[in-house]
Amino acid sequence: MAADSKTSIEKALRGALAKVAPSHADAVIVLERPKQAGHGDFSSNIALQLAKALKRNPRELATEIAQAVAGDGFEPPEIAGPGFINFRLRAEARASVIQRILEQGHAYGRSSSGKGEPVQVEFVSANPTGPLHVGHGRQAALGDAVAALLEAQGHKVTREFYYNDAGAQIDKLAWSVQARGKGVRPGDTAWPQEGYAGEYIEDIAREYVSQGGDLNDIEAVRRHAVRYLRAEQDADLQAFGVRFDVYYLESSLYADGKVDAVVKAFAVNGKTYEKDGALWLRTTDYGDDKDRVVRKSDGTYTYFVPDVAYHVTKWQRGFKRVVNVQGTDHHSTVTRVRAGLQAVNLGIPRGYPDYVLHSLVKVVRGGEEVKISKRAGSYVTVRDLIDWVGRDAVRFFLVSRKADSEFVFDVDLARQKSDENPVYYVQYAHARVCSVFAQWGGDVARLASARLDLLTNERELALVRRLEEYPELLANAAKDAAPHDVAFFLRDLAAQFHSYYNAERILVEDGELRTARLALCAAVRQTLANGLSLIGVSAPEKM
RNA sequence: GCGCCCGUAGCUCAGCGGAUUAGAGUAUUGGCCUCCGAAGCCAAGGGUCGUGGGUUCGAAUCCCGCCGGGCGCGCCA
Repeated sequence: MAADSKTSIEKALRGALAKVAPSHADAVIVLERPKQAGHGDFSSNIALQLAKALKRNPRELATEIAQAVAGDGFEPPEIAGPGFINFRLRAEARASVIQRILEQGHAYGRSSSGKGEPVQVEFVSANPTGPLHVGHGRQAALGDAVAALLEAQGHKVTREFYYNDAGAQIDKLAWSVQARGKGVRPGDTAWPQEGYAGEYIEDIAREYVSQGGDLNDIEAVRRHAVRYLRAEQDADLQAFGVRFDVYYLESSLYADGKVDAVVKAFAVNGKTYEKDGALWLRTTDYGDDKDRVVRKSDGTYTYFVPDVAYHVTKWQRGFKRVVNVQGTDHHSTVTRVRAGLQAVNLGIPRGYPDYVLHSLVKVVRGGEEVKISKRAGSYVTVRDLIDWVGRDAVRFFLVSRKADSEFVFDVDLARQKSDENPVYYVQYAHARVCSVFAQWGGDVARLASARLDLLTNERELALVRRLEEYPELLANAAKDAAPHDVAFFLRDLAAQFHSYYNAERILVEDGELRTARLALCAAVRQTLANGLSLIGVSAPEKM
């Protein structure tokens, strides 16, 4: 019964439309969830949409449609405002979601609509030249959550980390370590140009020397430094609860000839020309505001060529959908990479790949911006944040704003174990339900057969309504690559639960009503746990 | 100068493939602990949705101008 009340209403509405307005029987029906409880569980503005085309008064049209609607599980629809048709579910149809949640458990809210199609999410992709900074942290939190959302929709997701292990930045790193090992300090005349000045450089040099490394062997210094920093980044990511399936090395693109192949494809397709001793690509043919250099006059390629080659491999590896998570400071590469992918002429779609661009993170502590850390020098690291406020708070906070808004990370707020701190508020709701069950001591599995029709008060029905929204919310969040939707949902669900908990004496009453209420609590707990796991935050039983 | 993004309650932010009275948290104020976790709950006040036009029966939402902020505009990555 009412396995999905939304589709059954949609169907009923479609049927009514066929009778009342056969010429528009295939119109797009959008069922909204009204913000106001007084407007029912679902609302359609179809009459308003069609009124113009049919040259009818929208309210009259709405009335006719409403009268033609036939179906069960909901009350006869009401007309409101300029011509909205509002639907109200019958109590038993609403509460049936609880049963579904308890039966499906961890699977509640998940869907198989992705049909196992492979999707790749590339994120972090930090070069091994220093510890991960807070921007990488935002990418890690966002990217992992986007990946989890896509998995929840039935996609086969590959989490990928791409890094440059061979370019000019790595040279600078090696020179910096070498110099530091020889006692040169940043600012000395012998210090390399644009060298890395953080304290970690000294750590690397010290470890290298203590292991008997030769500071004059710059290749060995480079290998050691890269290995050291990769290990450190991995440790940070692990502490953050993020794992990658593939680490892709830029150097392998050169080794495999993929970079040369891209340049050749550009030329074969007539998209290049020589000027000032360099080779240029006509990216302006694909919407870029100027053409870009492919091969510099010194014979080496610009970074953008391996970037294109890398994305070609994504396509060739079978990823029809790719989401790249990057900072907005790299947004100019979006047009360029897409242009390059068109220029190789392999049938890659124009908008490939998708991007989630996030604004920068500002860390505030004690009312002042924190700009430096001892270890990294000029920036705050992911490790700093985890040490200060804990993994759960970092992940929840970094995911709780839409990606393109600037984020002020308030360390003091994230540390607070109080109502002001959203992550604790949500986790606390979960712990509270666990506590109720611990005191009750009964068998949660048996709650699935509770008499859910006994749940009739306003708070209960509102809570049930919220729970029912969850699958749809996840589908939209996955489509939009917008994990902040999940964070907001959890905040709202927690708030409603706290309100309910405070108002009803769940264990005090006895009998079937108590069982039904416990079933509701169990469904809330399950949904909270499901949502938190998607954004990489734990759901504690005690706090 | 050009391109992209942002400007919603004192503060931090949702909403922006138009639609019923613009939402949350926090802060402020006033209530609620003999009673399943007060790390909580209830209530009140607080917004001409940066600004000026336009499209529409209807605009925070779409279009144009302006103001303010961020980022990017290399034969750097």
